[in-house]
Amino acid sequence: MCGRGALTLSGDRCRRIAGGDGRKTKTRGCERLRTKYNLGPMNYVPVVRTVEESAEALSREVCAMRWGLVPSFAKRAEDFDAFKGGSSTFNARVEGAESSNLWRRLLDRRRCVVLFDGFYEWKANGKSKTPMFIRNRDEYDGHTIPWSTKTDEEPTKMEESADESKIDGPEHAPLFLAGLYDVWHQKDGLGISRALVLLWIGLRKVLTWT
DNA sequence: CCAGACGTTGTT
DNA sequence: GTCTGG
DNA sequence: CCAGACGTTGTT
DNA sequence: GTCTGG
Repeated sequence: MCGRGALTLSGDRCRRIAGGDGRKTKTRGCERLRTKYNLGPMNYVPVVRTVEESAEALSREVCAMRWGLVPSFAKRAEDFDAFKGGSSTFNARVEGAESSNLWRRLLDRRRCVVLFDGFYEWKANGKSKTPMFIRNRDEYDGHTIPWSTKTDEEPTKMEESADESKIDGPEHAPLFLAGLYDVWHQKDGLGISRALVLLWIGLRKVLTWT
């Protein structure tokens, strides 16, 4: 599926979209986000995830992660870089995720929501291909990712800042894409990098995951 | 037992 | 980390 | 997944 | 055309 995206969202705007309580939702590394209309694997993308402060205290975080998952057990990052002969890990099929050694271990506690303005699908026209941009049709109405996992709960809105949130970003609503992430520690022990994969699944289920 | 994989898209 | 194949 | 490069000489 | 980099 998606191998290209568009991103204009700033870290601050992502934080408002992520919702929660402004005091609880932090950003991390969002200065690495760049406006791009042709965003691909290896670029930084905004990820909304839940952080366990303690057993009882959960907080929400918007974190810039690189697109393309490197599992924590990887010996070399290249082994999970499809463009260097490794496994292709910037997309995942949801149908088989539960029976995959690679994905299964991430399904419970490494879920996230990835924010994109939209993504491209390539339509074949005989010998050439034409990019079709896919995004939400509607304008952004201040909808935020809810805290509750209950599906029957009404979507929450940011009553006070709905107007403000339209100021510094695109008018249309962002896409909420389901993702899995992991944290990979380099063998030399110095660096830590995070990476994610997009997991293709319906929006309704994405929201229940948050 | 150890070694090696662990994935995706799109197609004649 | 965890499973499969040899 | 697409975009972009694709090279040489001669050197503190 | 083919490979690398993002």
